[in-house]
Amino acid sequence: MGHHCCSKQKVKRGLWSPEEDEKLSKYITTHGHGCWSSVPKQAGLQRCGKSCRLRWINYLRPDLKRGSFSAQEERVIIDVHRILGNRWAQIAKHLPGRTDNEVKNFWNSCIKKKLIAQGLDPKTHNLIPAARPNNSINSANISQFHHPQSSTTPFTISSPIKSFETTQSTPMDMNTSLVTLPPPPTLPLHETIPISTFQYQDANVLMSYKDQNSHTSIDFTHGSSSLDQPNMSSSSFHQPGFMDDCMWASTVEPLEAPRQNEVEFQQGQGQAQALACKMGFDGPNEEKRLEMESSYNSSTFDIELMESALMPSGVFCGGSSIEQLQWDC
DNA sequence: AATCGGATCAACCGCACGCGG
DNA sequence: TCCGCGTGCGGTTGATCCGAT
Repeated sequence: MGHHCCSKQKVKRGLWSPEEDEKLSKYITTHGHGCWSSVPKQAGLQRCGKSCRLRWINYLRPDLKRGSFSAQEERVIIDVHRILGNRWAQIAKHLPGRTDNEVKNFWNSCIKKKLIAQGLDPKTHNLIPAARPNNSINSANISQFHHPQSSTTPFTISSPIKSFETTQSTPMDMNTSLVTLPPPPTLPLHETIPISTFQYQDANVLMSYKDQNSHTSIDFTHGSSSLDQPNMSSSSFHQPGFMDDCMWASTVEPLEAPRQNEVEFQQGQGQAQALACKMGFDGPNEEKRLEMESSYNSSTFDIELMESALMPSGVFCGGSSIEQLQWDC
């Protein structure tokens, strides 16, 4: 009994033979897949269209990367998973040549176990309380994104505050860009946590949000979840599309107040350029700036979503737009 | 050499979503 | 507005691999 999409046909199931692979491969490379449901017939295969699609995407596609995952790929998976949760297809987009299925299998067979071994909850990336090591840096302050399926916001707000001075004095001699946000807005989206300081530290990808009034801090510290190579500098934050995911991640969570400041950009690329510069993707990071510009060259985009990417969900400092950010490098 | 159990990976299943009629 | 279809996605399953005993 085949899948409903091809129930009229007699379909084969199970592993693909080399002959089937060749037929499918030959057909797709010469004709393209078009409508998948018609592929099996056109290609002379007794398979379900869905099965053909899967076989092509996961195995036959010429641009697939084979072999085991590199440490950097692993790092990216962890980073993006922390934000997106089990959005394997989205995560795979950050890994050229890898499929969602591959990423998912790698996560379930390998990364998940490593995280657990390190006392981290693979769902939330938070330290499992019982396993929380005493000497862990920021063990009380590390705030993590929760994956979208979790019941809370992507961040865990922690207290007491990790002081700005402490952050500054960490032995990370990196290019640090400090963004000072304007005072709490008149119409805060989230009344309880007005964010007044945002810090993004590039090389070690330390993002820290601090509210100087409420003594609440939010840290987004990539290094904190590192497994085998704690000081790796790779960061999915700089991957093309990453901010899209942040935006998505920030919007799937129910905000505690309706959004107030939908700002429509009429010149998306120009705005993206300005924003990219403000985020430090200029000068030595020219390439990143160009990437970002190309990512945001649509005619409009939602500035609040962009801001939410920096200050996700609920803890977002409403009202103050990116344009108002003042760089203090 | 045989067997067992865990790890890995390919494939399937069911659901959700978008789109067009 | 509803419905059917095609597609994409995440969860799950089952086959195979491989190391330990």
